[in-house]
Amino acid sequence: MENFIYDKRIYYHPIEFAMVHIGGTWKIPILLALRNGPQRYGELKTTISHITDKMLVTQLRELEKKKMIYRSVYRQKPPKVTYTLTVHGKQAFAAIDALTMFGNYMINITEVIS
Amino acid sequence: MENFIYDKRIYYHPIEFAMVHIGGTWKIPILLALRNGPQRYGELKTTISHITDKMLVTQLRELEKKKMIYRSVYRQKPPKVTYTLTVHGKQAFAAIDALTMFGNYMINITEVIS
DNA sequence: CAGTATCCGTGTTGATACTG
DNA sequence: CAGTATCAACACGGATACTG
Repeated sequence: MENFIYDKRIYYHPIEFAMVHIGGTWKIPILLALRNGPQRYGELKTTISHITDKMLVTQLRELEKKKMIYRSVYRQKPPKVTYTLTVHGKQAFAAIDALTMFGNYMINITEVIS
Repeated sequence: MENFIYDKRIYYHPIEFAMVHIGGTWKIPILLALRNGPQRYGELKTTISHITDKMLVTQLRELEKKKMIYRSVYRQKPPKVTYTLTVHGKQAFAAIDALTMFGNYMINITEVIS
């Protein structure tokens, strides 16, 4: 392996491919919000307090396209939509947890204002 | 904790802080290149074949500033400079390895051209 | 409630050329 | 050998307003 192409882009390391799925500012917060079970769109907005609609929708669509989450629509009034982790999405947590631990380590050895 | 300030920026999750240290296109490849011991500038350029001088220097300086690596200058002609992982840099590998495993998992379940 | 639609700033990366 | 310097492109994210 090592060097492959996906969706017209070249990747040099598996990590680059991992980052396509959980990288960016919002994907990990969204996955973490869904960790304890499905959430509605509005609940996600509350949980991730500082996200805008545009960013939330964009990232949800990307996560869905990459099969990290799935979207369930309940045809009722008012509408209800929930988002749930797939098995692939759950696979990300080992990496997410390791990143969290490393982040905490760096916070502890750094001058940080809380 | 949860929500803190560093260098005039606000962070909402430890992972954001982790990504400041190992995020971007080049920091992880550099750290991996140094995993088996110090490397000279030129060796790094060979190991990470597709990196430009500008990117290599920029990322090396940032990693140095964040105490992930250190720079040793040998005053001789022609000049020799080596880069070595610090203890903090080595701490990143748990997360890097977890990311690699997740990346490989996603590659395996995805249509990828090798 | 759960989104769309636009417009725009700005940071990150890249290409290329040059140097103590 | 180990870098600097400049200029440019482009993706990412943010602000704001609107809607089935």
